[in-house]
Amino acid sequence: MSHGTKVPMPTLERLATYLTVLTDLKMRNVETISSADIETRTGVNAAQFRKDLSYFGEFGKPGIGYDVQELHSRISKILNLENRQPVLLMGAGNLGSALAGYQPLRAENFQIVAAFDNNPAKIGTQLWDLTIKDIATIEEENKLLGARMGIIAVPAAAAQDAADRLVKAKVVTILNFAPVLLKLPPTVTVRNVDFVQELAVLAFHLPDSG
Amino acid sequence: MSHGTKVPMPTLERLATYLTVLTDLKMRNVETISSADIETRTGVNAAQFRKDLSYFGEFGKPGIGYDVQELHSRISKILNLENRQPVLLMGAGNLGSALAGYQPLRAENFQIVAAFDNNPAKIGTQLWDLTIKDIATIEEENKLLGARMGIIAVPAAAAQDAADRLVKAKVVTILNFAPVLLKLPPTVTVRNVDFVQELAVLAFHLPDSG
DNA sequence: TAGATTGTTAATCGATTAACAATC
DNA sequence: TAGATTGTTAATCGATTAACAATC
Repeated sequence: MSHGTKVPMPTLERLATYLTVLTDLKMRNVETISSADIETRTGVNAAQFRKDLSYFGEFGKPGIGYDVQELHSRISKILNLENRQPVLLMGAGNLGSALAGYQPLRAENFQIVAAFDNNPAKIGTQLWDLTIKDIATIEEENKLLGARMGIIAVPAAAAQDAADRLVKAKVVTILNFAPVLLKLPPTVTVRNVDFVQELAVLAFHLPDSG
Repeated sequence: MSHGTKVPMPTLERLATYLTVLTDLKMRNVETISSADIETRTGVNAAQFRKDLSYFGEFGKPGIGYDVQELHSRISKILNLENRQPVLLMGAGNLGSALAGYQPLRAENFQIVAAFDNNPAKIGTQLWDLTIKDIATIEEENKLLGARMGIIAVPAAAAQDAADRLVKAKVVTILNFAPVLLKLPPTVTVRNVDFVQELAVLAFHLPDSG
């Protein structure tokens, strides 16, 4: 999918939010929604929603709104989520285990297809329906799996190595949970999730104690 | 802490990043850093870093840079992380368990002091060093604990109820992992972390398959 | 002093939103 | 047709960054 205008990052983030809402609406057999409905359900301004969609074409009918099925299908296509998207998991600790078992990923067509760890005590054991593999075998394993997405759920000290291995195995997008700035080729897209950062921002908003 | 000018949200998020880096530098006995060093370590533009700090006063010495200890201490104070910050955890499933065992929270002075669940099979059992409590007892429990921060790690369908209970228990900031728009009084600050959203944004960046 | 680096201003850049003609 | 709601423009708002005087 090639998009004429450059799409702002906040637009992409909201697109993913719309998709989740649409998945829910579809399941509940809602047929049509307006941008005002979207505002109620997501908190995103209705004009913002329409502007976001405008980067990708026309989606609605003036006076009517948007067809839920069609909008879901088109956003799904934009985000490359029409078909099952395989994902490699680096790290089979507490967080990795939680991610591997996280059901909502399935609902949006993500599937964690392999879990890697460097702890010999873990290699060969089961993580849900997966057998944990040696992190050293990732290149070989992904020749068969063909995953282009990876998740890093290893300790900070091991994150750069995990990232390098993912890239060697031909992964091009990485979701990184380690609080570390990964140094990678510009062809690789990285997003960081940092629990401590999130809590720290919240702590700032605490009223002065007492 | 009262701040004259309104602080932009991206500034707060970066402040948390600086703090993590400074914690690391402190541990490694680095005494001084420049804004250029910060750029190397965080990817944040040096001017951006200086601008971010300027919302809170003056921190460095022209020609020299910033004292690591002092900068850490001052950012720590700004973010209300000088003293241990107690946090309530809602949901003792896979994700809740991973969060309760997540070491980096400790390093920045966060402490999960109680875990709540509504599953009778879990109530009374151990989660690391905590005994899982009935979610219905949260108000009573937090009278003693006095936590003002909460984490929601329950399924989407239970998230609003969990949030309402946190607010009743006098929690004023919430980190929400459920992909749901929480409806709460404006006095409550919420941040959402959505794994599916993160992966969806990455999926958009996948080169067209083939 | 000379060199380095800050804090801040002002210019640039980008995102949000109100308003409205088009249209179902 | 009248009412509703889209897609898009233009205005507003806010964040980023280059530049530089101040100063250690």
